Amino acid sequence: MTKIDPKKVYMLTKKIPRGKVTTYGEIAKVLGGIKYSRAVGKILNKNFDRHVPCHRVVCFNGKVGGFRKGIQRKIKILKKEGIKIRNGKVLNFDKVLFKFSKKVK
DNA sequence: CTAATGACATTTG
DNA sequence: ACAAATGCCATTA
Repeated sequence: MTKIDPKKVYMLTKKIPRGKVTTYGEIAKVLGGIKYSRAVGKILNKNFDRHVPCHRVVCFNGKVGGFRKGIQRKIKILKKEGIKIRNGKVLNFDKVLFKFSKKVK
């Protein structure tokens, strides 16, 4: 099975420190390929758990992307975390962007 | 099983 | 810089 494990997605997402965000692409890369970005988003959308800070996951472009509960909700939380958002885009994206260790396998 | 859709990413115009 | 088109994976109808 070349499928990615939702568990892994949750694990990585949970590892995101407060005040930081990550992108689907990073997660996908860690999972095995940048192309998994879509799959990751889908998994989160279908299984998004409250224990997982899915609101800390945004697009590679710095855009918030989307949120099941409502994009505004996500933005509000992120702003509270210390992340500044303008017009649905994250400011200082490079500063708040958290990267995982691609190793491993 | 096939077709369509989606919380993305990248390239080109 | 923005818009449109293309590629990829997983899930649902």
